[in-house]
Amino acid sequence: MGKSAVAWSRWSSLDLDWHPSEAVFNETLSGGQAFRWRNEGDYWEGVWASYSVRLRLTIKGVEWSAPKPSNHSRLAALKRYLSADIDFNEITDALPWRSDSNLEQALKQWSGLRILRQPFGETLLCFLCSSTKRIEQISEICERMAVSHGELIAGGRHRLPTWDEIYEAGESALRGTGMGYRARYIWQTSAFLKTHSGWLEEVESLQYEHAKSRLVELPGVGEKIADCVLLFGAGKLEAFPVDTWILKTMAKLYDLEGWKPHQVAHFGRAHFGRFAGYAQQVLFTEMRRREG
DNA sequence: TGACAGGGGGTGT
DNA sequence: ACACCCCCTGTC
Repeated sequence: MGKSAVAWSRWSSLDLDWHPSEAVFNETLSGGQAFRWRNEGDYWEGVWASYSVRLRLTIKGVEWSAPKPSNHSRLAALKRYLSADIDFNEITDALPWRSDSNLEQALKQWSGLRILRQPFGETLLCFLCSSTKRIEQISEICERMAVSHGELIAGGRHRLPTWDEIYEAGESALRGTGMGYRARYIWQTSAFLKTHSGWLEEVESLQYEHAKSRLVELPGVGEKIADCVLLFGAGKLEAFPVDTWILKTMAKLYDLEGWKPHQVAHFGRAHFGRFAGYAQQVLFTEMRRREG
């Protein structure tokens, strides 16, 4: 049965105070927080957990559609995914933009950008695939992993495999999805999780510093990936992921030439405070817009 | 057009 | 510092 056979609900507006520009809307869905959104012309189609949803931006605001039969819990899940409980205007205001013109300009440019709240376990899985990869490549790996090892869900797409399914697939099958050396880390992580029931749930519930120190114990998870997982998959807005791009950007903007990633991360959290991750995301996005 | 070297949004040794 | 696996890029 093809995708065309699936019926989708009519478009309805989201019960969410979000009025992004097109650039901000696109950036939120495909700017490197999540890897399973596809642009289908006038709408985006995304998958997380066992949900498939379409979103589009109209003059009236953001609208959504889901495979029939739709139900209320899907909307609740979508709102959680979009961090509906977080007021990003409030967060913006709490950042030190009054004394930081770089930040002020980036915040103005990307006003309305949201930090997603994705399922913790699959955020970990996606970011384990991310080292030395570009966004498009990470998306392709995740898609192949879903098609090969994750179930078909309503709407015609596949969800990502669960950690149990990763374990059952085995390392060599994972390599078949083009993830290369990352397959070993991912399989080893699945084996760890198999023998540590409840580990993910516990780590997600911990405070930032504690959660991070636990995450970096996993094979293939260093500081950067741990911070991404906590920022985009656990709502820890103080997490400040430092990759080579943000390292260059921070060096340039804040005169931190020669600083190590760990030092820049420390600087970021000290300078931007408890919502450092949001500052990181807008600065990163603004830098990327300028560079190309 | 094809072959080939170089290197990537990171981590582990 | 360097390998790791894959794949994309620039270059000849």
